[in-house]
Amino acid sequence: MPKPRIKTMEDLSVAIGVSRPTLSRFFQDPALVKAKTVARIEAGLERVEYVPNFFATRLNRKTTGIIGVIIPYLNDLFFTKLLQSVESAAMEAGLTVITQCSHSDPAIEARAAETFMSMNVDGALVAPLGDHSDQGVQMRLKSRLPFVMMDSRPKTLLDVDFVGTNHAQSTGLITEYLCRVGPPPVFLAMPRVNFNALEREAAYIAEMERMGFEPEVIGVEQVREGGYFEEHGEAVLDEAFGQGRLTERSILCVNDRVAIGAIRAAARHGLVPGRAAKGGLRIAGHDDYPLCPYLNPALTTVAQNTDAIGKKAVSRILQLISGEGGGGAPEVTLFDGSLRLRESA
Amino acid sequence: MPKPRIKTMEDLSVAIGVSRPTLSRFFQDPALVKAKTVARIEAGLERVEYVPNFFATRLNRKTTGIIGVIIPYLNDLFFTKLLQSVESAAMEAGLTVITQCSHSDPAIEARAAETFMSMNVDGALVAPLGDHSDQGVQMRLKSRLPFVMMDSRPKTLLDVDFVGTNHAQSTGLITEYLCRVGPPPVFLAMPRVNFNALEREAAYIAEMERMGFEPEVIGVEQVREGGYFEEHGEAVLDEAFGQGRLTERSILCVNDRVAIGAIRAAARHGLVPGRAAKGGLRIAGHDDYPLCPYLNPALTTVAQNTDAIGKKAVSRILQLISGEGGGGAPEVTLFDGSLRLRESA
DNA sequence: GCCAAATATTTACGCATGTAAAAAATGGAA
DNA sequence: TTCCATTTTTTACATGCGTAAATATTTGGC
Repeated sequence: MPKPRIKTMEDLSVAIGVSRPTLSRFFQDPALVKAKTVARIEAGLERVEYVPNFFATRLNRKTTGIIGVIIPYLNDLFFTKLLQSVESAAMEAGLTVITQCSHSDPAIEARAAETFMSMNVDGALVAPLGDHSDQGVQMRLKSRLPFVMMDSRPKTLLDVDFVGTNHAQSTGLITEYLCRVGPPPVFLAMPRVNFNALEREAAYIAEMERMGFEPEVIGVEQVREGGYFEEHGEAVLDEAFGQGRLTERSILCVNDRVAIGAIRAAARHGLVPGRAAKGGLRIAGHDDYPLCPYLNPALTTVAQNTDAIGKKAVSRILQLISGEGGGGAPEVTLFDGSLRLRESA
Repeated sequence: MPKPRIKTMEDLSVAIGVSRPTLSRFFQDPALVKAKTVARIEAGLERVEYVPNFFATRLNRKTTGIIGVIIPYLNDLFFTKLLQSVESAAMEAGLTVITQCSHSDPAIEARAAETFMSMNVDGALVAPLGDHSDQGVQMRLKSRLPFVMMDSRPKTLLDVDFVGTNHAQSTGLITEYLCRVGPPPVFLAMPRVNFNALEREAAYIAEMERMGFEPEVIGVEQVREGGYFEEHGEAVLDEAFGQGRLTERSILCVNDRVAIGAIRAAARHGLVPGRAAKGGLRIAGHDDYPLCPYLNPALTTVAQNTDAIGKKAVSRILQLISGEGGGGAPEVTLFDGSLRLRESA
């Protein structure tokens, strides 16, 4: 026996004998209504089916209670982890989050931004594409509403609230570690279009020079096909190993997905990277991709504190929304990475 | 020099000298307006900044152009692949998709369903939690709007439009393959709460019996902690290998994430599963998780046709929305799996 | 340059709810 | 019982746009 369906608050008002403005206040926050009336409304709601119209409620409020989140990829467990952290923090704060994935496409990213603006979201959290992303879009978002970037940001857009990882620290940390326990590492980079990749490369070089070693960067010229990091890592090292190069080196990969490809290349050449292996191949990554412990060998890496990044991004956007932090300069929060020593290096 | 910001269509109308109803039609579909007028409007839009209010436009349309999608996990590349397929198909059809992740929580799933109903979405696509998911929620959605389930469905909810994989075929296929090239496999299952896992287990048993072998299922009693399939696979096999069991068997894992854990357990015990290894350990999975080719050894598995599933789910929901397919019985579409022979089996 | 057809504007109302102000009802204390 | 304070109801208007009907304008063909 399905409950009778009621479409408007007006109809609900006559159905349960409570005035519409009171119902309106009830649905916004039951605490705004006397306990006895709340009980009466809830009893009525037991007998009929009604949900307030999402659009109508948001149309005329000063605040929509929505934050928009844009992430660049979906097929990357790093971003899904970050998204989970953001979503749980937002849910705790009572916000509705609308997530849009830009699928590596600046046009889709721009469209998502338009959507957010047309929805009057209270704020936007964006993890940009990280390379050729359309900065004009981000500028527009920033100028129109509370705006926080996550994970990476263009060097040309530094006056923005940002939450991410301190790559100088994190990459320095693992570079130092690799130097300490074996031969100084080469850096398996990416074609130079990704901001984070560039920051890590620079951090690697700086740390190597600080320790008096000669930095060596590989993998920047190859063209990335299909957007798969693993493919890039495997291709670069497959070629090197095939020529007998790098087989007894330490290799620091720009991120774990590249490292997964690197480990695969090693295996195909009969090489077993490992810190236990004296004088042999070592492979390390960056990010602490969730599958790292299950690789063979398990991948040594630096963990990004995705949970802290997500939480902080939400708390910062809440601050900006409330107007408390908007007056001063943009706030940049960088979390340190932490070593995850496993088997591969 | 930022463009002047215009908030309402009314204001835009006076600003660029075109009547509001004409503007309304323009924003719904420029083809509804004469080319010359379109040009005039677009020229005006160059000079001011305006985006139609998302809520106001949706409030009063007969169709919102939105479809709601619910997926159970975000940290699983299978679902993100499916979601990508759905999103691209929906985008092609000009739909806005709102995605909600239930994070393994029936309460969140229910809340997402409420949200969709309150948004008057044109239709809902849901990949249910797969086990203790609240079926009442799904019944309500189904009774209120075009509704298609993806990936898995409760045995008690069979009169629903569904798009997924033919697990009898897919699991039968790899079971048959494993029997053909080596010792008949044991089935590394899950605690018996997941519909797809159960279907695969049943398909394995059926195929084994058809071929005259004794089915053997392991891993059903262990408690799954933290929701990580990999952990489950590793734990079950770590125990078995530690006792010297199963080290020369074929092991068919209920899915690739479990297989990843299984391969890891093998490695920790110095075992190298492989089809090349005569008489030795073999490990196979199910789904064709994107990382399969990069594992060591590369994982032999059955691919689910996620792309076809996503596309079909969208086309079916469009059919239901247009009212063409609603009269008859629910449509169930099952796509075959296809073998991905790699190294591990 | 005229007429019919296509297109645009005007006018008016609807959508489901937020919100504010004034009036009425309720509840508890003296 | 009376009065004050709190809460609810009434009333009225606002939100930004969809939509339909009537009217006005433009357009193309001859």
